[in-house]
This record gives sequence, structure tokens and C-alpha cells, in this order.
Amino acid sequence: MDESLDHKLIYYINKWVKLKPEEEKKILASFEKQAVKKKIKLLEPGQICQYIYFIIQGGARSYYHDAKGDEHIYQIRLENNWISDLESYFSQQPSKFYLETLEESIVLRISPEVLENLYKEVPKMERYFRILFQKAYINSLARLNSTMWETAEERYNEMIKENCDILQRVPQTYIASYLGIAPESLSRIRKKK
Amino acid sequence: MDESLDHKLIYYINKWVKLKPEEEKKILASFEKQAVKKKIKLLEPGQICQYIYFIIQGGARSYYHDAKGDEHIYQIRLENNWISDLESYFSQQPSKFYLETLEESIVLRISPEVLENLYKEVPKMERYFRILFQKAYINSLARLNSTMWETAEERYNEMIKENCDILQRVPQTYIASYLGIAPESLSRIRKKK
DNA sequence: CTGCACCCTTAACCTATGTTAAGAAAAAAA
DNA sequence: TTTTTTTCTTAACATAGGTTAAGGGTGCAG
Repeated sequence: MDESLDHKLIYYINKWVKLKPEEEKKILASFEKQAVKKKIKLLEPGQICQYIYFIIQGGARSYYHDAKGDEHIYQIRLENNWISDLESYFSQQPSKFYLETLEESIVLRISPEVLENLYKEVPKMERYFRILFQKAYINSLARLNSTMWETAEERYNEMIKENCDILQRVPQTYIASYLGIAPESLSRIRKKK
Repeated sequence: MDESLDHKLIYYINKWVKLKPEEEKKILASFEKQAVKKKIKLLEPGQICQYIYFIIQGGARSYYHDAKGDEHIYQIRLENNWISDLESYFSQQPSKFYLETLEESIVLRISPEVLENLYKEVPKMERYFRILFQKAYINSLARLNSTMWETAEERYNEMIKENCDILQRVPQTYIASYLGIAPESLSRIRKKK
């Protein structure tokens, strides 16, 4: 497997915190690389989430089944992003979610214990994650807001405007779920154009 | 003003990271205490958010006016919680939000520069905020999910079940907005009981 | 090449919630 | 107390989006 791919992680961390070569080494040593075929589950409900994953190639989604058995997508993430069930990962309680690859993918994964150690060895990593969660929280609030106060059509248009890669690479059913609407409604919205 | 109130902040930080006495001192020295009357704006749209606030007494909400002029509440926070417009605070770009006290309040505030310094002097503070944002992100995702896939009635019932202080202390109009519905709809839901 | 999943679309009908408007109740101010 | 302001309720009507059901397209597996 292409070794240079690992450095995508380092590249993105370096955007926010400046690492020394020996720190980069320690970080890379803490992650395990995993190749995963399309539609493979990295986590299932009832299991404890053992890893956060940095996607270096491909993509994944997290979803769950509600009481009525309907499937709802929580997150869709392509390469150069993180995905996990953070709640289960940090609390070490059973997850409610599936985590499944959307395409053939390569991920770097790290367990909570190794991450804690890494924070000690490379404190900048804790800074990196502070900034990461901070941004994720801000984004999540913005998404919450648009879900509460904008129409599905407006939300879809924003997604188009951002020229989001996701639109090209995942089925519309998934995008509808991610937008919080039924696939039929997304069809209706698309017809208007 | 009661000096012991400041230690509420230290008490809550100590739940997640163990501070030494000299660290507690440095932290307290970094925050400014501010007493604020009810319905006072701590931030207005167009201003750059200068502080994150830890509420030691009282409460506050953040809200904005959309293109149609309608008011939407983003967050409602009572004592022992943080409130700010993080996006504006960390980017130092103009905010889109109001930040306003719900009651007569006492807050501890810190500017981005002082916070950066504090991270250097007391690295545990960065760990504290990493954990804080991590939890905030997880909560925000859960709220996003319930907004997308549960009815307003279900969301309101959950709020009751959590026996949320907010229900007793802020007007229903605000609660409706926080739930993402019109005040009339909340009235309708309440009538059913 | 064929058949079977899977995905997307359409249309008719349904429902939760929004909107508008009015008035009642409660809280704050005078 | 009386007045004014704010908050809450109700009801009739409007609408975005959900639901159900059917059919068509596309691509992979055999």
C-alpha cells in the first residue's frame, strides 16, 4: 500500500499545529492503516466504538435505525475527514450506530488508549483535536440551524452551491437522508429546476 | 460581589482535569467578572465577539434575525455553562448573532488572546476545552438528529423528561424557537396533555 | 445476454406544523 | 390600583414535506 498516503494525515494536522519531525513520527506510529472494501461495516449497533478513523481514501457514512425501523444517516464523510461514533468511543458504551464505507477506502485508525498516550507524548495533538472539535461543533450548530429554519429546498441548494463532492459520489437516497428528508421529496425538489 | 462564585468555574474544570492550586490561580486571574442586568446584549450582529462567557449566575440566549426578519434562538444557557459566538470569537470576523441575558446574571469572560496565553501557561486548560467542545459537538449532533427525525411533540416531551430548568425560567416563545417551532405550535402541543 | 438488485421518478393523497388574526391572561410599570 | 406590555391560547386556513404505490432506468452478477 502506498506509504505516502499516511502523510495526508500529517499534512492536515500541520495546517493547524506545526509538528517537528519526531512528533510526526510518533503520530504516524500511533495509527494503524486499514484497507476496506465498499459497503463494509466498521461498527454496528451494540458494539463499543474502538476507533476514530481518518479517511485517507474513499468515504464512509454513519447511520442508525429508529424505533420504526427507518434508516437515518447522521454523517457522510469523504477522504481527509474524520469519522467515528464519538459518544461511544469516548464513553466506551455500546453504540447506536452503523459505520459503513461508501466506497473502497483506506483509513487510519486510533483507539482511545493510544490516543490518550499520544496526547501525553505529543501535546500538540490535544491542541489539534481541540481545534477539530471546536470547528466540528460550529459546523454542527450551523447545520442544526439550517435544518430548523430553512426549507429542504434551500438546504439542497446550499449543498449544490458548495459544489459538494458528496453529490457526485453517493446515491441520492443517502443525500436525502443527510438533508433530513424523504428520497421522494428530494426528487420533487430536483424536478423544479 | 461574592468572591466564592468564581470557584464555580474552577469546580467545573476540576471535574475533567485535576488542577494544582497555582494553576487555579492563573486561571482565575485570566477571567474578568461582569455583572449584567436582565435583557442586556453582550453581543450584537456586526460586532466581533470578544469573549466566551462562563455563566456563574443567571442565563443567556443567542439568537439572530433571518432575511425575513424573523427571530430564531440558537442557544439557551443557564448558570454553570458557557455561551459565546464561537465562530466570530475564533475567526475574529463580525458576528451574525445577538447574545442577551435572560435574567440578571454574573459571568466570567475571557478574550481569545488571554485564552491563548492561558493555554500556554496551563496546558490542562486546552485539554479542558478539548473535552468541552467534544461534548458540545456530540450534544449538537444529537439535537440535530432529533430535529431532523422526531416530531416537535417528541422533542418537547424529551425536554420535559430531562426536567430541564429552562422550562421553568424562560418564556415559552423562546422554548418554541429553541425547539425549532412556532410558539402557536407549542401551545397546541401543550393543550393535548 | 439476461435477470435481478438497486436507484430514481412521478403522482395522489395525508399530516404536522406554519400563518394569520384575535383575544385572554399574566407580568411589569406607573 | 390602574395601565401597559408581554406572553400565551385558540381556531381557521395554508403548505412543505411525508407516505404509499407504481413504473422505469441502470449496472452488475451469473
